[in-house]
Amino acid sequence: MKRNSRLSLALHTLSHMAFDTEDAQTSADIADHAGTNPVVVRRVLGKLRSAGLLLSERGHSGGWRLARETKHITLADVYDALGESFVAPRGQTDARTCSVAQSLEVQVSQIMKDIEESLVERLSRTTIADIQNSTKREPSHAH
Amino acid sequence: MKRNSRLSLALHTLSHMAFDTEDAQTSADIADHAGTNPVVVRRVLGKLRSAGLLLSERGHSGGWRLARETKHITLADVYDALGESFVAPRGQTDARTCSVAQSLEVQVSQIMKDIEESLVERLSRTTIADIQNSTKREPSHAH
DNA sequence: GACACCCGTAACTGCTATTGTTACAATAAG
DNA sequence: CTTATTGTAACAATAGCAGTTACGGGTGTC
Repeated sequence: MKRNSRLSLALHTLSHMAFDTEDAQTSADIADHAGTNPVVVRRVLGKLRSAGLLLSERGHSGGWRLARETKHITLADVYDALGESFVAPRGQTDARTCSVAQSLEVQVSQIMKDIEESLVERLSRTTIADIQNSTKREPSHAH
Repeated sequence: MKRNSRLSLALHTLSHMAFDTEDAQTSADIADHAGTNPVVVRRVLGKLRSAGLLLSERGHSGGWRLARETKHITLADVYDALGESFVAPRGQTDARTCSVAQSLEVQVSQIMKDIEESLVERLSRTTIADIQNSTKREPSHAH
């Protein structure tokens, strides 16, 4: 795996978990299924749990399960849960250079915030359930 | 500077160059102004030049100037010029694990492509000129 | 109680992307 | 010829991230 794999892994896992909402799935199973490591899975899913999208249970026959139906989990929920920030740089904002630069800096970051907001709005329009349904609705998507 | 600074630097520079469209600006000036390095500037602006957004001249009294008006340069132009890909991972796509995983992988990446497309569409609606005007239109943006 | 199972986390490694920096050839103006 | 400036290559330093090992803390089964 490479870049942006957290979001990819999260979506992948959520979609897959919807196939079997009864049994809790272990991080080992999920990792095996997604071609990664159990710890990586726990790291990512832990954020989803903090955001209330998943539930986890420790101990024997523990594991992960959905906290609510996939049609009530939007991509924006996942995005927010992961704390990603695609367009706007996270942190910094140097306060040096000339005043023109500072003013521009403010304007540029404001624009980036706006763009990010639009992105989230777009993400909120797609649910995990939509991902599962996408092939059913459009069997041959490519060309 | 830290992450995603290329887009930030590009927008910053383009906006700033619009204030003085007559004189060519050197990468040293731009770098000084933006708080970075001339080579970094040339790397980023070079991509904008390849995309036809900027013109550069070598030699004495050379430098950089806008190839067209800022109101005809959209953020999508810049984004495309930089070859960035915020949501969709660039490259890879492992072909292992189970078939369910593969199918999901396809669906997830299709969704990400759609999201990216929406993002670009949104970016195409804002021009560099809009950035400059943003403070004039909304003097006190925050609170 | 002993044991097996599973999450939660810390710590460390290795890889990759990115920025910063130096150096130098190529080009253009005076 | 000298000076200014881009275009690149090469390299170092840094940061983020996936992968891995290790272990503590719960929780069910026997």
